[in-house]
Formats: sequence, structure tokens, C-alpha cells
Amino acid sequence: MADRVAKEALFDRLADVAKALGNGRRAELVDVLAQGERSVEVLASEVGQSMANTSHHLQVLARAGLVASRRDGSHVHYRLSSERVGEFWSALRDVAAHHVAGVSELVDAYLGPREGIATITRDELISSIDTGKVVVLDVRPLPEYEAGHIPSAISIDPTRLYDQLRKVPRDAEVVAYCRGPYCAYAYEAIRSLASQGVHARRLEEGFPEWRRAGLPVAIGTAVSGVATTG
Amino acid sequence: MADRVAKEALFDRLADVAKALGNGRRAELVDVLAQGERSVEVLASEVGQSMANTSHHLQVLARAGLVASRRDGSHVHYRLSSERVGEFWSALRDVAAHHVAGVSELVDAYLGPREGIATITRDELISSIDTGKVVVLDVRPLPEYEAGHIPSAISIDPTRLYDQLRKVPRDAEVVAYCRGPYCAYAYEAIRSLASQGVHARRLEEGFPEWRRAGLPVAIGTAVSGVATTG
DNA sequence: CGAGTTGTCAAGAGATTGTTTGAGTATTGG
DNA sequence: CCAATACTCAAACAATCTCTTGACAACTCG
Repeated sequence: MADRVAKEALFDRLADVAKALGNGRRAELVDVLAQGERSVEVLASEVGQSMANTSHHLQVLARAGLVASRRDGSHVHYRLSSERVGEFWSALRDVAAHHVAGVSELVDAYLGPREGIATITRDELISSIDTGKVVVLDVRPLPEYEAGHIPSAISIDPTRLYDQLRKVPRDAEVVAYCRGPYCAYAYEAIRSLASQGVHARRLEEGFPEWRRAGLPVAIGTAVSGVATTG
Repeated sequence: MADRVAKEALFDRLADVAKALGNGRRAELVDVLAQGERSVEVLASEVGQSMANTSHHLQVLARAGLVASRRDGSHVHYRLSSERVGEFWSALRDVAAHHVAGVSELVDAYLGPREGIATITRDELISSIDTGKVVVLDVRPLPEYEAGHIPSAISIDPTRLYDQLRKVPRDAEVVAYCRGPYCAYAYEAIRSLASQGVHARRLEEGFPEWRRAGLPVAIGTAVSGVATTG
């Protein structure tokens, strides 16, 4: 066969990319960065690590080509190198969800019980929006909503969940979404709505997947709270 | 935020999947298994490692959910757990090719110079096949061809490349493919054809990607050598 | 400038990983 | 049942990785 040394060198390099994701904290970093760029400080607090350690992990990711950075004053902002990295991370989650024993239980432990929470696919949501029969809730921190959200979605601040959800009309048809499959916000919102007797479903995936699919995205124009069903 | 301990446990588990691919030899194993199932013995020789070491690596992959195995007599055959693993591996290659410095050079070192070798996309090939104006060459070992190939493709045994290619007519419009982007066979065949004055292009990806895309696949019925242009 | 922030670097302890070696287990065929 | 084949297991050592600590560097603002 062809040159073994050359083949080993190539595959070692390819494996480096996987190795970079092969650490729980770095995986969390990539998951956060799939939402958009973040400063080292914010990332450190998101993953519960020291700045020094977080900075080190980010450099490992950068050396593997998964993230890039830019300096802005005294802050350094990291971002995913491209959508491809998001696809890669998404493919990994997919494999884990289907083939790794115990992941489902760990997700339960992290997100709370999920039985009885109905889901809706992207395609179903699109046609529901077209017919105007649905209230879409974006349950992410406001800056993320402003950076891009599903058109017609209303921003619900996760830190003021119970306040803002009180205004949702009892007979509304609600769909909530947040950062992705391992994001707790939408689950919390839906459980809260259910206890009010409101029927709410969860978008199967989150906003990053919506954007990667090339679907329409609205920017800015924060609408705080639920004003109308349209 | 939600429970840090639960989140760490979940992401550690997700990272385990990446860690399993985070070794050059294991990456090679996955790349081979993307072609179809293989015995430990064959895999060991493919990656140039001892049986003991190969067996160990396969178990690491199995524990991460990437591969599964079945016993057949005294042989144990390993395979990818599902197409999802192929997608994951493909996503990794994509990230590496676009964002990792040096990969392009390593690919050159492994596959030989690639300038001057034209490529053709799947869609282009499909319409060329429809209009009947193309000779498609499957440059993989015969067992792999028999296990599944692009309809209308002719099998060319990589070990008897120069013999079999001599029969290709000078004016043929040729497209060659093999195992994937890091497979040398199609490159060799195309260089050989070019030296005969035959115009040949390379299918951008390989057979596994064709099959994963849900495109038609023919099984068995080995046609040895080039008989006709149709 | 000088103090305060933000981020990076370097060194070291402790855990994990990769490979080799040699032994052990399951299955086949004589 | 014995020998051979195909594979797995266990121990052990070197190499690598993770996280902590404390110092250092870049930048901002008063």
C-alpha cells in the first residue's frame, strides 16, 4: 500500500481535531460558541473554570482549527472557525445520543424529566408560522435574541421566566426554543406554561441548527414579553 | 444556571466520543470501517499495528459507541454502529481540510501531487450517467465493488491497474472513484490514464459518501475490465 | 503615569493514554 | 481431544494531558 509514514502523519493530524473536542470542558466551550462569539471571561464562567485554564483550553481548540479569536480592547473574543465546526459538533451529539449508553439518563439528570414534552420539527414550525397559528418563544438571554432569532419569535428572558410567561393567553398554541438540544431554558418555559394550562411544544433543535439550515433569521428589534398572538 | 455537576457529567460523556476518534490509528480504523465491516486481523494489517493493540483500540471505539462487532466462527467482524458515525467522520475531515494548517501538505505527501486532476461532483456525475456519455471506473478491491458500487461503474482492481486501464478507449470520457477523499487508488488510475492521453476526472468524494447520500447502489455482478463505453 | 482588568505563559503534581509483552480464551479442523 | 488460528486480557512503562498556582503581558481609564 502507499506510504505508511505519510498516512500515519495525515491521520494523526486528523485525529488531533477530534482530540481537541475530547475533553468535557472544551466540548462545553464549543457548545457555547455555537451560539456566537464570547470573551474568555464569559466562557470561563460558563464552563466553571479558571481564566488560565479556560484560556489554555481555547488555545488547544484554536491549534486544532476549531476556533478563532479577535482582540477588542482588553477583551479577546473567540468564535467557531466556521459553520463546519457546528456541523461537526452536531454530528458528535447525534452519534452520542443514538449510540452511547447512559447519555439519555445524563440528559434527564441535567434537563429534568422530559416525558410529556411534545416536540415539533423545523418543517412543522415553518408551516405553522405561515398559517399564523402559533406563538413562538425565544427563551435565550436577550443579547442572543438580538443577535439573531426566528422571525416572529418573541424574546423571553430566562432569568425572568415566570413573570413574562404569565401573560401568555390560555388558548395560545406555543412553540418554545432555545440554544439547542442540551439547553434547559425551553424545557423550563414549557413546564411552567403547562402548569398554567397552556399547551406548549418544544422545537426539536435550537437556534444554531435553524440558522445552519439556511432558514430565515431576524436581527435586533427586541420585543420584550408577550404582546399579542398576531 | 442548571446543575453544574450534571452538565459536566453529560459533556464528559459527549467528549468521550470525540476522544475515541482522537488517535491516529483509531481514526484509520474508522476510515477503513466506513467501507464496510472487517475482521480484527484485516484491520490490524490495514493500520499496521499488532492484533493486541488493534483489538484494544477497537474496544475503545466500541465503548464510545462508534463501532459494533459480531462473531463469525473464529473471526470477529467490526463495523460502524450506523451511518451517523460515517457522517461524524466526514464532518471531522471537512473541518480538518478547511481549518487545519498543514493537512493539505500531508495529503499531498500521502496521495501524490494532485494539481491537474480535475474533479466532478456527484450531481454532475449523475447527469453525465443519465446522458450516457461517461465511463465510470470503480477503483477498489473487487470484494468492495461487489458489496456495492455506483450503477454502471466498471470494476478496476487496484493491484492490476495498468493491465486493466490499457483497454480504455482513447476518446472516452472517464470518471474514477474509490474509497473517499484520502484514498490513493483513483488518483493513481487517473494519472495512469492521463499518461495514455485519456481524459479522466475524479469523483469529488468516494463510494461511502455516495451511498450515505441515498443515491442508487448496485450490488454484485462484477464486470472485470473495460468492455464497452455503452 | 499608575491602578485595575483581561488574558496568557510556565512549571509541576497527579491522572490518563498508548504500546509492548506474554498469557489466556473461544472456535475450527484434523 | 489436540493443535492451530483469531482474538482478548492484564501488567507495566513512557508519554501525554489536566488543572492549579503564581507570575507576566496587553490594554483601558482616571
